[in-house]
Amino acid sequence: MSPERPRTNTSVDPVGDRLVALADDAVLGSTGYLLLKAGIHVGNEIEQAMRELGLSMRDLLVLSFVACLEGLSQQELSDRLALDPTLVVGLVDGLEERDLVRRAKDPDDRRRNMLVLTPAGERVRTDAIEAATAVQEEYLAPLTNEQRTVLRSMLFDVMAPRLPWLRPA
Amino acid sequence: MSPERPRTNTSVDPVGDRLVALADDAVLGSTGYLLLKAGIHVGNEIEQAMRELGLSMRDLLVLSFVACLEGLSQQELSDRLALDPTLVVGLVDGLEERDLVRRAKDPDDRRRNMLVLTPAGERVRTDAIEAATAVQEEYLAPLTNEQRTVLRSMLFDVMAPRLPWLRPA
DNA sequence: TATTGTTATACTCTATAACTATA
DNA sequence: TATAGTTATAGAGTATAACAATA
Repeated sequence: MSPERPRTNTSVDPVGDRLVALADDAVLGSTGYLLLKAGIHVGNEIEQAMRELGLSMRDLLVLSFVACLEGLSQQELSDRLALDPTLVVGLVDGLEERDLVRRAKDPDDRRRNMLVLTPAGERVRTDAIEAATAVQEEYLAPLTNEQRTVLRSMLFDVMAPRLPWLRPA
Repeated sequence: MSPERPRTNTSVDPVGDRLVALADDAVLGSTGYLLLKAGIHVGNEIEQAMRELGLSMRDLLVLSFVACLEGLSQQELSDRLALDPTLVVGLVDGLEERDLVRRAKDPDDRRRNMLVLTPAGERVRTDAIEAATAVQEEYLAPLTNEQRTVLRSMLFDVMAPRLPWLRPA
């Protein structure tokens, strides 16, 4: 198979053997481990794509939640991001400095900051969605459209009991 | 649908509406984001299961790679774990102190540490595999066996071009 | 008295640089 | 001269504690 690899004194193919061995390992070849690695990889690639837009992946998630949930507070955002509230402060700070998000005091409870997208924020979000979608297109290229639908559906089924951050307010 | 939820003055179902809105978002409802979150979740659960055995998930990965790859060096292990070599030092230190892994000087290149499992390491690995497998069983419970096979296969296809750490030595 | 948001600080995790020993 | 492993240190990222404003 591999012409440049010299034959050893063993009768089996060490390359093929070891590959099979690793992929068949109860841990390294498990669905859970593959899921973990896939998540890390796709996350890294989205992160990189966002960096080219001057954003982080977290920035994109903030823009997404703020766009989808009217009157979202930082507290609720921290729940949905599964991120410490003190980290949300910095995230919103950065987006507000770039005029992508605005903090508006909730008139019904003046402790809360109601987060809203600015027009510039809407535009950046559109670009970011396009970039993130392109990354995923390429990432899932080995699958047919039908397979991607099946994959997404299965992930939904698996995650359904663990999706509180996607639940309504 | 939800009997305990009182009707509001809007004609639409706000709960269902906002859930659909989030799940339909191009980012928050995307396969990539679900993949990311699924990976994080399953990783956290495996980490917790390992903690009950006095291990980390990384410890399990080290045990797995050492068990599968004869004469594995720390350098190669760091590649396969996608972890800095200086971090591998600490990982192997910890496992060696607990007598689960042994460093043996490679006679052909005395700079290299050949890593091998001790009998105790084999036993602990067996227990850890059992625990990690149980976590995944429960995690994938919403899927049929057939669906799990399909999921694993699709993840393999997607990850195939990005699986150097599962390749032979 | 409790909660939202904020700041300052401490802690954890990781990477960088420099060293030893082998090659 | 280059590489495997190690150590010490600096840096990034995160969480904890304490505070002000509001309920």
